[in-house]
Amino acid sequence: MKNTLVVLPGPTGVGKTDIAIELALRLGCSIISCDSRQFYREMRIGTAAPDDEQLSRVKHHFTGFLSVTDYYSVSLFERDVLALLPALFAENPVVVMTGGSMLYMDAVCRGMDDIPDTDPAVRQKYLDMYRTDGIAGLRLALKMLDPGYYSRVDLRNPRRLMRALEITESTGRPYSTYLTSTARERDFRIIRAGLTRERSELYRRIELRVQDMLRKGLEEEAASLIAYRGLNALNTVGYREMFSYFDGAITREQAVSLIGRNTRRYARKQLTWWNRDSEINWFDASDTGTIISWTESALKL
RNA sequence: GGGGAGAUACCAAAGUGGCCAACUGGGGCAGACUGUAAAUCUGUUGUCUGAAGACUUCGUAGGUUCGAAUCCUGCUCUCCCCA
Repeated sequence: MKNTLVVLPGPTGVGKTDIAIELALRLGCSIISCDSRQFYREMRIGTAAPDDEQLSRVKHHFTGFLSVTDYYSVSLFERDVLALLPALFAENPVVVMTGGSMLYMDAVCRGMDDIPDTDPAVRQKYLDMYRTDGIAGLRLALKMLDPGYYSRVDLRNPRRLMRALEITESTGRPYSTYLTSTARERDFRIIRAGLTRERSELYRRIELRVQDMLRKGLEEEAASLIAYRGLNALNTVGYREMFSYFDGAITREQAVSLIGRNTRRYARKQLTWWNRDSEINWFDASDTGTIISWTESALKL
């Protein structure tokens, strides 16, 4: 059998963790977590990371391997996963990857273009420009530095503008010239089983999960991380809202309802992203049996 | 039984004679996205339509007016206070 990565994309709360574990046990393989927030060991409750019992059943990679203070990125993830896979395939020709981080998943499956690292000072420079001159300032700068990207980027999205500017200035080459929009060839097969549920059911599960997180101590976890709130890792649903509550800006009740709302929005955004991926075969996450049998037959092909 | 307040689109809620198919928020639906991505940003949401536009809406039945979600009357319902 050719080495195969079984990818299970799915919106937050759909039940990926359980299904991935069941599938991995069946296949006797380990799991690569593709969740950019479960990377951090300090953020277990709010990210619904697999618990110790689940971790003891199947070997998971890329969960809790970073501290919130560590720098990490999509391309590092791509690099690290590709570096790990040969060892995993040596044990078993199948590896399961699941998670909700769309871009990270695409990075592993299709690759990112090679773009040099940027100078943090340059990033700061454009952040300052945005603060002082607003979006108009960024647009003006980008129009001069990278007209090609300017003509097709979403000019209302400051993040995209700042990113392009920092690359262009740091490397001395227009950001758009790095973008090839061609997928990388992988030396393993990839099969994709998307996990979804009826929207109302998904939302119900999200609500229950928020309650569950609170029971498990989300508030305490967030409180313990408040010193790091400025870090990107903490710009995350569940933590942001708790920080607002600690600030006294909103009530605890409001924070809880905002966590629910923002989680639903995130789930929808995930589905939008994967919607355009025609290679995903979708399954109802409540039907684990079908998912397993489909995967097993796909592996035999 | 008496007095008062109110009934607006999926929900909440603004509007109180023409600028209203109706602010805003939620929810829904849809979209963008190449190292901050659980981030960041966008569109749409009465019906028909590609669009222009047409048509039907603001509890309900009438009325006033060139014109009504907005004014008047009856009715129905909801809430509050007094009994």
